[in-house]
Amino acid sequence: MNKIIPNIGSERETDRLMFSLVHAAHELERRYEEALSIEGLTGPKFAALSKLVQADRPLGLGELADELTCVRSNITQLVDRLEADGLVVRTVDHADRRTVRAAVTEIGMQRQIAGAKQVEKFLDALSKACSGVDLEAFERVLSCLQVEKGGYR
Amino acid sequence: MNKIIPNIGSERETDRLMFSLVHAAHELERRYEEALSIEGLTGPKFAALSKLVQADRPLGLGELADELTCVRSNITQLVDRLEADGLVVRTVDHADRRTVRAAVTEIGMQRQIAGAKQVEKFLDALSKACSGVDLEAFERVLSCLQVEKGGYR
DNA sequence: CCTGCATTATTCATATATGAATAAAATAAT
DNA sequence: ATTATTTTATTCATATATGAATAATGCAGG
Repeated sequence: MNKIIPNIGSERETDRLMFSLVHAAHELERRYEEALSIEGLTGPKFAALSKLVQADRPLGLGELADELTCVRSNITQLVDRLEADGLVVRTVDHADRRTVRAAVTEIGMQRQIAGAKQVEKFLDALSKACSGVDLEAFERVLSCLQVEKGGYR
Repeated sequence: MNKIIPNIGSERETDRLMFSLVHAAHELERRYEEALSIEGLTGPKFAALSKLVQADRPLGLGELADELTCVRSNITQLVDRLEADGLVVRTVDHADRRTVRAAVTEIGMQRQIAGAKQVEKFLDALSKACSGVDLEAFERVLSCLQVEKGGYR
């Protein structure tokens, strides 16, 4: 997604709310990526590894694209990079010779665990900072923005 | 920024809060870009145009990079595309022959106005949906996340 | 069995982002 | 004044994202 959203000198409180929300999200994403970079991972790489580890079987690239809600060509490239890193290998599907599956390697598995630890640490810190926050109020704000709630799988 | 953030099957409320916040921000950005696309603009293109119109003078590419908080090479490319669209032109600075300035064209000015109208419309709709929302509570959530408040200029 | 349609992944073109290396020009230091 | 440093933009390599076009395979209907 694009980083650049200018503040169009708006006056309304709700406009500032939107800018603040987007800004906060970018800041969180930045820290999340920062945490993963300790283990030489990026957000997309970790996401793909995590899906593969969770699935506990080689996933077809189409499946992976669906899981990560992005287009297939994106996954082709991501798996190229993961393969170059030695974290996954492409395997053929003998039942359907069109499908290519991504299988996580031993190193990939270890790397996913290491990444998850960093994410855990990051979330722990966030959790501590947020103890006692009014989550109900936050949910109300999100629902006002008409963004689907719980859109994450 | 990267779109892919997997939900690591976390249980804590605060983790879900973070995922929801990031998800909400992406959704807002998506709609913002959608609004701009009506006028053939993208977020970054509109942001650059807006800065140039606000400044009311040709800006050096370095200045523009600072304003949009991104690296210079990014602006080089963005101005390439804006120039290809006929929305800005590069001008030389006779005082300092290193600096290249981006000057918004007549078409660029009109396009910025058209884009701003779409953004306005988008924000209006959002504002209506948010009438009566507890902004105080929202600010408290953001401060818990230890994200700088009002970080937008 | 072929033929046409659907599905799979890849390639290509493009947009956005970063950062390192480079080139050109201005400025500071000796 | 010449040298060294800083500042400017660009180029290059890379990562991430999209979508259109392509190629290979599978499948359904005749």
